[in-house]
Amino acid sequence: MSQSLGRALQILVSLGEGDRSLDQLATELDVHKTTVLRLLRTMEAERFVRRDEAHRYRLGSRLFSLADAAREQHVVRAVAAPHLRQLNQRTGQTVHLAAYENGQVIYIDKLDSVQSVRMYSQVGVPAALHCTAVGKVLLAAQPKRQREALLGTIEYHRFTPNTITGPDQLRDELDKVRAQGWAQDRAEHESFINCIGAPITERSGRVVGAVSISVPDVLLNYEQVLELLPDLLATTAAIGVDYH
Amino acid sequence: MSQSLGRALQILVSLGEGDRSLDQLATELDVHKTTVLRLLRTMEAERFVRRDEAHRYRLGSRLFSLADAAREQHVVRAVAAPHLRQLNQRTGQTVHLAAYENGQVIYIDKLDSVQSVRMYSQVGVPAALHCTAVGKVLLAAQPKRQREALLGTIEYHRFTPNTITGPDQLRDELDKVRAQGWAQDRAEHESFINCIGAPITERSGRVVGAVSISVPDVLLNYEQVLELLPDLLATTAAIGVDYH
DNA sequence: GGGCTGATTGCGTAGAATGCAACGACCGTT
DNA sequence: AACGGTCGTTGCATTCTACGCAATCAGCCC
Repeated sequence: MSQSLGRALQILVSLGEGDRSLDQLATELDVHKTTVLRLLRTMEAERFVRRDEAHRYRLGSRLFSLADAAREQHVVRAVAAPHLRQLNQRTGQTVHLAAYENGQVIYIDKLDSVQSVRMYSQVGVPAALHCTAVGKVLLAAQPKRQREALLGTIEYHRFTPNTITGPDQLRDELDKVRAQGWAQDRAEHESFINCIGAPITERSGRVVGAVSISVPDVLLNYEQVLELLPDLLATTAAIGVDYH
Repeated sequence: MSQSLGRALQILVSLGEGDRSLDQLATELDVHKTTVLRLLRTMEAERFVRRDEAHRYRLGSRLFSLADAAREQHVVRAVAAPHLRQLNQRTGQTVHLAAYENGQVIYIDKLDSVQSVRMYSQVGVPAALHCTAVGKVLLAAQPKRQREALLGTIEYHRFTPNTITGPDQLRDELDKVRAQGWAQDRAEHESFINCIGAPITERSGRVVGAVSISVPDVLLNYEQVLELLPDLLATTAAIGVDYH
C-alpha cells in the first residue's frame, strides 16, 4: 500500500541476510540508488540500520529492543515457558510453541531434543499450514470464513509422499483435528519425523497458540509418539488455565 | 528524509512500548488514521506488525529473525563473548560491551554482577557519550572531524555532581583517554557507581568496540576498581587479537 | 433496534518521493 | 603526483504516491 515503506521493509529483510552496499540494494529492489540512499538515511536516523566505515549497510541496534518487546508482547510465550520446559524434560523431545499471525503460523518458541536432532524450524519463521501439527491446529481454530480463504491461498508444496496436497483433503483433516482436539503430522513435512500438536485454549474458548512434540522415527515409532499425547494435552490445558 | 517511512518507524518504536489501537497511533503521530492504517497494512504484509482479533496492533514476528541477524552482524560480539564471560567471572562485576553506531554508542552485550546490582543500561540502548566509560573511549577513537561535530551536538545532561557538562571539558578528558588508552567514570552517570573502560583495537589499529567494568562503591572504592584495570586491558587486548 | 465507536474505502489534490545528471570523495594505479 | 575508476552524495524538475476528507460499513453496548 505504501510504496516507499514497502521498499524500506524489503531493504531490512535483505539486510537480514547479510550486509549490503548501496547499489547492491538498488539492484535488488530495482530502483535508483538515490531512492535507496534516502530510505537508508531515514532508517539510520532511527537506528534501524547502521553503516560501517566502508559504507556497507547492516541492521541497526534498534532491532534489539524491538525484538525484546515483540517477545514480551506474546503473552502466551511467557505463560507457556515453564510448562514447555517441563514437557521437554519429561519427554526429551523437541517442543514447539506457535501462534497465529495474520494468515500465517509462526514459531515463537522452541526447545530442542536432548538428542541432537536438527529440525528446520526456527523461532520467528512461518510454519507450513498444510503439513505441520501446529499449522493444522491453528488453522482449524480459525473462524470458517478465514479458514476457507486460507485453504485457497496455501501453496500445497509436497515435502514428502505423505504431504496433503489439496484444499479438500486438508478441509477433511481440519474437521478431524477440530473434532479430536489435536493434530498429527506423520512425516508430512520432514520424512522420518512424526509430530503431534494441540491447541492452547484460554478460559473464554479462544485459541491463543499451539504446542507440538516432534520425534524422529529412529527414536520412537508413531504409536509410541501417540503415547505422549496425554502429556501434551495436560500441558496445553495447564497453559490455558494459567493464561488470563 | 522519507516522510511515510519515518512515520512507519515511529509506529514501530511506539509499538515497542506496548500495543496500540489505530487512532491511538494516529493521535501520537498527529496524522489521519487513514494514513496510519495504510502504513500498518504494509508492515503487516511483511510481518513487522500483527493485529489481534480486537484490532489492536503489536510488533510482528519478523523482528525475531531480524534481531538475530543484527546480533550476528556484530562480529565483535561473538568474538568478545568468551573473554567477557571470563572477565565477569574473575571480577564478579558488571561487564558491558559497546560499539559505535552512527553518532551514538550502543550497548551490544551485558553481563551482570554476581551481586544483584541493578544498572540502568540495557542491550540495544544508547549510552551517554559524556559520562560513561564506553562513551568516552569510543568517542575518543573517532576521527577528529567526527569527534568535534559530536562534541557540539551532545546534550550535556548533568546526571550527578561529577558529570562533565561542556564540550571543552570533555575534549580535555578525551585527550587524556586517548593518551592513557582507557577511560574512567567516577560516579559521573550514576552516583555511587564507578567504571573503567577500554577500547578493543584490532590489528590494523581500528577501534571496533569498548569494554567496561562497573562497580558500586559499596563494594569497591575507586582505587580498588583501578586494580581491575590490568585485567580489563588484558581482556580487550585478547579480543583484539582474536578479531579478524 | 438505535446510536455509538472505530475501522475501512473512493477520490481529488498537494506535496513527497523519484530518477536524472552532475558533482564530489575516496582508492588504487601508473 | 596525476589519473581514472568506483561509489556515495546533492540539486532539481517531474510525476506519481501518499495524504486527508467525507462517506460507508462493521461491531458493540445500551
